[in-house]
Amino acid sequence: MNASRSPVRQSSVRAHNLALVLQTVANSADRPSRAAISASTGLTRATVSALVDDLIAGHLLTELDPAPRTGAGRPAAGLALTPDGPGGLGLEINVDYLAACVVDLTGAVRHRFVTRADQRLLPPAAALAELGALAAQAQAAAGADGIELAGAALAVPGLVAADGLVRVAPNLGWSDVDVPALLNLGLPLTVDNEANLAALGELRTDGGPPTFLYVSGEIGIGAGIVLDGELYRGGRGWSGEIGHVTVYPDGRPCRCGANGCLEQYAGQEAVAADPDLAAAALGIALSAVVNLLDLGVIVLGGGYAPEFDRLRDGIDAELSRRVLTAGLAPVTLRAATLGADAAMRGAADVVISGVRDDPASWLARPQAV
Amino acid sequence: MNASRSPVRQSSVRAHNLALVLQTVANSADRPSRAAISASTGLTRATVSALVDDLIAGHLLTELDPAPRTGAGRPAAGLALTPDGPGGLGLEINVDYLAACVVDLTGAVRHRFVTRADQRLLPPAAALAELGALAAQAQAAAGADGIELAGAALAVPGLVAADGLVRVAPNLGWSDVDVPALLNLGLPLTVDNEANLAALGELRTDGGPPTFLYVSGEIGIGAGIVLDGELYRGGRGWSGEIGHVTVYPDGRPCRCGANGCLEQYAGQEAVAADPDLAAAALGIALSAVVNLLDLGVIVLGGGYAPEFDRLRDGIDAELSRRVLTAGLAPVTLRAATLGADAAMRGAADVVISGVRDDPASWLARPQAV
DNA sequence: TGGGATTTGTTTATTGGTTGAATTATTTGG
DNA sequence: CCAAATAATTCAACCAATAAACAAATCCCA
Repeated sequence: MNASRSPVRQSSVRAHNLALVLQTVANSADRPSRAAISASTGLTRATVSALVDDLIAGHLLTELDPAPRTGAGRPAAGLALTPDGPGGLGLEINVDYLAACVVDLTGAVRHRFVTRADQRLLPPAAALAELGALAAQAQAAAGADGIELAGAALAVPGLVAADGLVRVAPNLGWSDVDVPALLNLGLPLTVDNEANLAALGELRTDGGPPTFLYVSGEIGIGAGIVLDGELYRGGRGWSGEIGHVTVYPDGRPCRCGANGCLEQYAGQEAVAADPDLAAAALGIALSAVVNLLDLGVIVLGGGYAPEFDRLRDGIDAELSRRVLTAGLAPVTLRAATLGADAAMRGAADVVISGVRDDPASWLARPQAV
Repeated sequence: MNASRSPVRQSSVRAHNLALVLQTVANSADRPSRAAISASTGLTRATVSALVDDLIAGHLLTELDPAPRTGAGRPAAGLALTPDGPGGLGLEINVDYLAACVVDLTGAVRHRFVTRADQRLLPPAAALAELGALAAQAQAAAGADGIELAGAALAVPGLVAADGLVRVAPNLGWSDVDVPALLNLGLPLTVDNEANLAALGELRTDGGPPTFLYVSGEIGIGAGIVLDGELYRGGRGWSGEIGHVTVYPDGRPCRCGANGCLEQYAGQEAVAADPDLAAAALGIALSAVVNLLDLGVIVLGGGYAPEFDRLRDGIDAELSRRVLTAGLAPVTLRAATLGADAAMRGAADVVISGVRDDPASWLARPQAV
């Protein structure tokens, strides 16, 4: 049961069940009727009706004319997420580009803006001002579509503390940048690591497995760990630093000060120079992850995705040799499906997930106007 | 909010709040009054009173005469967990001993039985029959104390599937042993890995940190990963196999078929032969864990605990060199406090945690007699 | 063409559980 | 000995889900 620390009142019951209904619709391939929701959740039809009424009134669900027909009986009214309800603003800042996108409640990307420019040449405040301008464009486009943005999330290639402070972003040359103070969009802003958000982006696609490791190979190597459908951020939010897992204890010196870090053998340059070496090193590090966390699926993203075919066999060889349970259950290796947009998409998804996981708070929000 | 998949009805509210009250008492250093519980949980005094009445009627809480006095006003009635309510039966089978213990709801060990004998010489059924006899002794002792056992949990040094099937226990020479079929105690039985349960045992002591790694160094090396107060078992329940994390890719061959596994450099024999080598290897593997999971605390248990002073510096040296965030936040290394009983204690704790986390189910149990 | 069968969705009385305010109980302090 | 203070209980009100009856809309078959 895992009782959390907070008391439950009747209104929490309603909040929970609102979320349950909304998510049932979201996870449904077709357009479920109230009766279908009732059957799949275990709530009464009467209760579902009442909850659906609230969700429709709050512009989270819409009724669609006729759902696909079946046998006899009164025809059902199909329910679906509204495309013109709340939306999420996804932002990304990386070494050579800035990006912003607007995703609606259904998960569709409605607008997408990218600016290519080397961010390493700018001080953080200037880079964030650029990003703010891009975000303003996106906000205007969302407004024109009748989408009310529920919040924004920003993907950063670095270590981020819980309050949005970027402690280090080596490839941007940032340290201790207080992003929320420098980037005021008039929206709640979440800041998180790029690999973490990309992992969440992957999670949302194709209803992938709820437990996997997403590995992003850019200049540095980061990983997002998704356990049971939830991102694991670690005690201080700094999990997933697979790039500095030791592969060869006395190997090449790394810019972090240690020797033999994965990054030195499977970073972007290393992959280009010697894919076999990179695959072996990745295989060794990933074996450690699987031995520790018992993950059944590993998703290669970022710069690894286009190189997937060249890396696959080399990684698999090490996995099958070094993973203790390889004989009992296989480890599936696959390429990311979202490409370069993964982190930005994941960022926007975080925002809309917030609404989908807690519609009651959204419905009770202090209304503008 | 993380809405789970199940609907919430009013009775769930009560179940949740019962658990909340019980845990508030359990986590309280002193003996809280109803009013104190009301203040710390946010529930009304009226509600707390009603919940406490149920818990007292169900023999989970008792009223103690006078709580420590303060200023004016009607004196409070102190509440505490009952020592004669439900209890947990903790069991352990290991290479050279069998053990059983009875722990009451307050967490106190009420009875403890150990039999020393080499279990590798026996077929699994015979070993489990021995254990059953020990368990029967413990059950009798519990009954004499008026403790009704809520269940049993068994710690095994091997990989355990969700249904209690022991897939492999190399040091016992077991494979595919269906423990629940061979060990019928007339109680619900949980089977889990020894390191996992030992980690839970450590968690319960001294209100330790809710996120840490417990490393158990016996003949093999296992680890229990506790994240936010919950044991992380992995997708299939096989997490924590740190013994087969690669430390030296081309190093000593391991019985698992790979080369350079940690077990070959930091197993019991290796520690005895060369503590410095063991510490370095442990440090390398633990650095990988911290880089991946961002854990702030590592607890060394099992055979490592007595060697802690000899190992500490060597491990720390590698950690500070190889953990990326070592400069931002320290990693604390400490020895386990529970000694050889950790796994058995953890097993019993699992049972009583079950009651503390969901008292409503316990109160609604089909009553004997 | 029309009436049952069938399924969807809504209405209504009931129930379970928390809340808030008033009430009772028991102490300290002046 | 009475007022102030704190603890715990009682009781009417409220909120949300339930169960069961009812209304709506279609299919199917005679």
